[in-house]
Amino acid sequence: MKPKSLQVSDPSAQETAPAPYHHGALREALLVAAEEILLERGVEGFTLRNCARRAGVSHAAPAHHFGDVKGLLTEFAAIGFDRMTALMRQYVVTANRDGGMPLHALGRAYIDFAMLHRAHFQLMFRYDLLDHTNAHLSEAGGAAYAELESVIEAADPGGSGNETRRLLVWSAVHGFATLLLEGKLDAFYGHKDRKRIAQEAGDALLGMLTNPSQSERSAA
Amino acid sequence: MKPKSLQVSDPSAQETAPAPYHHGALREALLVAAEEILLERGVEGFTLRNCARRAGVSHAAPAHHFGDVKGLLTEFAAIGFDRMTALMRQYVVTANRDGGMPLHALGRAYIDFAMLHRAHFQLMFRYDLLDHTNAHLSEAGGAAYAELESVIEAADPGGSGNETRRLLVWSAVHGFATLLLEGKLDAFYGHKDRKRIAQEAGDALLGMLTNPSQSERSAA
DNA sequence: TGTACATCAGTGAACGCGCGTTCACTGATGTAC
DNA sequence: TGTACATCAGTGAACGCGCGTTCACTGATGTAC
Repeated sequence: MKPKSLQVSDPSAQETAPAPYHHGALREALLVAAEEILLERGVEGFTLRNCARRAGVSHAAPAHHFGDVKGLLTEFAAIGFDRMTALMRQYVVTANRDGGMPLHALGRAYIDFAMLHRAHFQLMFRYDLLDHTNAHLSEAGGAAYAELESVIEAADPGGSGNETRRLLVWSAVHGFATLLLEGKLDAFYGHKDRKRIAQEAGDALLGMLTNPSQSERSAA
Repeated sequence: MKPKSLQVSDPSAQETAPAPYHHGALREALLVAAEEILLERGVEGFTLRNCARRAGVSHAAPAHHFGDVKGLLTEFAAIGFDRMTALMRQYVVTANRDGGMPLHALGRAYIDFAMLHRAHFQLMFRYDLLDHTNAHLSEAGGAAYAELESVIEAADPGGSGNETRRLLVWSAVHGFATLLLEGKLDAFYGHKDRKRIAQEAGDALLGMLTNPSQSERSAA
């Protein structure tokens, strides 16, 4: 509708401008595409070619950034650990400031992370799909565990049951998140959506976990 | 070395006898082959053609027994739930008879099952790979959960925290088994093999889980 | 500021592969009469 | 006991597909002088 002579300087013409030869942020675009695919089709459905296609790039391009499939998935999982650690620290800091219970906050962060970054979470614990010689992955995984360790230790410095308590807390929140994401809890909380289950059942779980004697053997 | 005339009646000649046209127990053979493949290459590496190959049969044969890949994996997972339920019942019965703690026995059965039938266990909780309209699968899954429910209920009939306790116990043993099988605990118990971790760390976990007040806040 | 050159990030064609599914078929088994 | 027929459980060829990887290449960018 506009005169042709003006179209040259029309800003909307930018949209149809030929894509530049270099993507500019292909690495990030591939990681975003990977998350979409993982959410839509699961890990079985993930392929490098599809990932490249989504990022609008030829199928050979990802090799320049990640080497191969395993390289891409490993980086994806490592970023997941980074984010999880960040979320745990954030929740724990807030709890400490506001007089909340740090261990409860830590567990809540673990569950929230699984819900927020489902694709990352599920990949992070698939041993066979990741390259465990990758430095970023092992550092990120170690940092996440160290956070759990420090919160338990802070609650009871030198406590003799701390190793077992660490294992119990980790197992419980990990099991809960896993069962929830695999739909195993839907049948028992059928009337609620998954976010509410995560919230309500998660809080009940964390309550019993962080303050066990209180809810022990109470009659109906 | 033996005279040719004798080879006809030589029992060892049976080994090279032409395979009968009908397998006889192909269904079971395919399930055994599936377990081997799942253990060796994981779910990503499982294909119907490979499974048929292992069972010594043409690649189109499995369709007569399972329809398609999902059908086979679903049956495989359902059998897993059957075995898990059987193991839980066995352990609980023994505990009741010998004055043991039924809840502890239940958790021990869950962990032992995961170690004994790793391929089944991991598949049983992969929502996307199974056909959830399958009757055997849903019945078997329901029976396993009912066993957990009945043990918790028997410990404290009508207890107000039973729903949460059920969730906590399930989450904890499930999380522990999952983390163990994915190698996440190896780093922290590096000097032991996985069976010992399952045994020792598992017992510590179950101890704290089934008798929480005892190990609460004990100083070093 | 300009030029030469190295490096980087992308393209697209080609390869060989194993997959799931379909199909007409065949051999074996079970059953009705 | 024999025969006819239906059903079942297997075969093997064929199909089209998308995959990962490799390769020589090209266009863009960064840097040394």
